[in-house]
Amino acid sequence: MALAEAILVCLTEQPMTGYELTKAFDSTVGFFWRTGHQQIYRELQRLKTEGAVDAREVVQNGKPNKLVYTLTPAGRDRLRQWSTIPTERPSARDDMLLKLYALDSVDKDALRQEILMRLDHHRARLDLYERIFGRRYAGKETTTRETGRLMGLKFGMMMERGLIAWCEEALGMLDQLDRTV
Amino acid sequence: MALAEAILVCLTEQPMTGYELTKAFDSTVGFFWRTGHQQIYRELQRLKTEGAVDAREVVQNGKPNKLVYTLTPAGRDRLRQWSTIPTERPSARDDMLLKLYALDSVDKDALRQEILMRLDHHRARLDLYERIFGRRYAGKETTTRETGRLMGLKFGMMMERGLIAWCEEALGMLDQLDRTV
DNA sequence: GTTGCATATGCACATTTGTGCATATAGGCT
DNA sequence: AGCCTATATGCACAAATGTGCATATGCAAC
Repeated sequence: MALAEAILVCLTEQPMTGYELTKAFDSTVGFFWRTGHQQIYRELQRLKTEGAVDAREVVQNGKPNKLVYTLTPAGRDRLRQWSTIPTERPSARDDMLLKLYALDSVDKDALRQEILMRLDHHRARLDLYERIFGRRYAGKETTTRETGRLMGLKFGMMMERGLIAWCEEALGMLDQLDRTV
Repeated sequence: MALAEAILVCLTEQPMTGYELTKAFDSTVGFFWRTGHQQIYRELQRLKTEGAVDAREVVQNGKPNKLVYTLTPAGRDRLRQWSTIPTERPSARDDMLLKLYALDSVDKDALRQEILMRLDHHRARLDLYERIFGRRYAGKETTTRETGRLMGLKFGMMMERGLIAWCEEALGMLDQLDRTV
C-alpha cells in the first residue's frame, strides 16, 4: 500500500484533486511510480475513510465539480511514522535479466533490438534529468526540501548512466558472440 | 506472469522438482527474483495444464515422493516466443525515493540509518558479485550461455557500484544539511 | 454537425503476488 | 520423550495492482 504514501507525499506540496494528482504523478513522482487515475481515486477514498485526508467539494460551472483533498494532521503523522520504518529494497524483477540468464534459449536478435531500445530510452532520460539539474539545482543554495529532490534526481542520473554504460557493453558482447560463433 | 518464464528459464538447465526450483531460485535467479515455494508450486501446476512442462512422479523411501518437472517442446517454444517480445522496463518503485521527495516531512535520522543499511548491503553484494566474477568468468573463453550470465553479473555489479556511490554522496548531503540548519 | 480532447470521477473484474497454515516422514540432538 | 531440521507438496485467503468500461460537460477544430 505504498501508493497511499506516494499520494500523501504529493499532498504535502498542496491540496489537490484526484485529477491533479494524476497529472502530478506524471511529471514528478511518476519518474519512478506509474499508475492510472483509477487507482489514485480508489486510494483517495480509502485514505479518507482512514482519516489521513479530507475532501472538500468545489462546485464549478462549465466543468464537472471536483473534490479537493487536503492532508490532515493524522495524515502528516502517518507519513512521519512511515518514514521511520526502513523501506524494503525494491526487487529488480527485470525480465531482460531472465533472457540473459538463458541466452542460448532465446532470440538473440530480438534481444539486441530490445537493448538498443533501452539504450535510447536511458539516454533520453539522462538528458532530461541533466537538463532539469542544470535548470533547477545547479549551484543554488538548498532548502531541506530541495536537497531531498536533488538527491532523488542524482539517484536517477546515477541509474541512467550505469544503464547506458551497461547497454553499450552488452551490445558489444553480443556482437562479439556473433563473430565467434 | 513472468514468474512462469523464470521457472521455464531455470528448467532449461535441467529437470527439477518444485523444491529444487525453490533452492535454485535462492542461489541464481533469486538475485533479482525472490519468491516463496508456494508460488513456485502454484505456477508449476498452471504450466502443466498449459502443456509447457511435464511432471513425472519419483517414488522415494525415507523422503516424500517428488514430482520432477521437465520442459516440453511447447515450453521451449513459449520461451523463445516470449523472448521476441520486448520486456517492459521494471518500474523503480522505491519508497526511499518517496521519502527523499518529501524530505522535509520525514524523519531524517531514520532515513540516514536506512541509507547506511543500504550502503552495507550494496557493498556486500558487490563484493559477492566480484568474487563470483573472479572465480567463474575472469579471462575464460565464453559460450553463449556463459556470456549471457556474465552480462547479467555485470549488470548487477554496475547497479551495486552506482548505488554505493549514491549512498555515500547522499549521506554527505544529509550531513551537510545538519550542519547548515 | 460531428469528432475529438480536456476536465472530472468512479465501478467491477482480473491478475499478480504475498503469506499463514496444513501435512507427512526420517534422522539427529538434548 | 520431545523438538528441530531437511525433504516435499500444496490450499486458501488477502492485499496490491492493472485494466476495461461508464458517465457527463464544454470547447475547439475540421
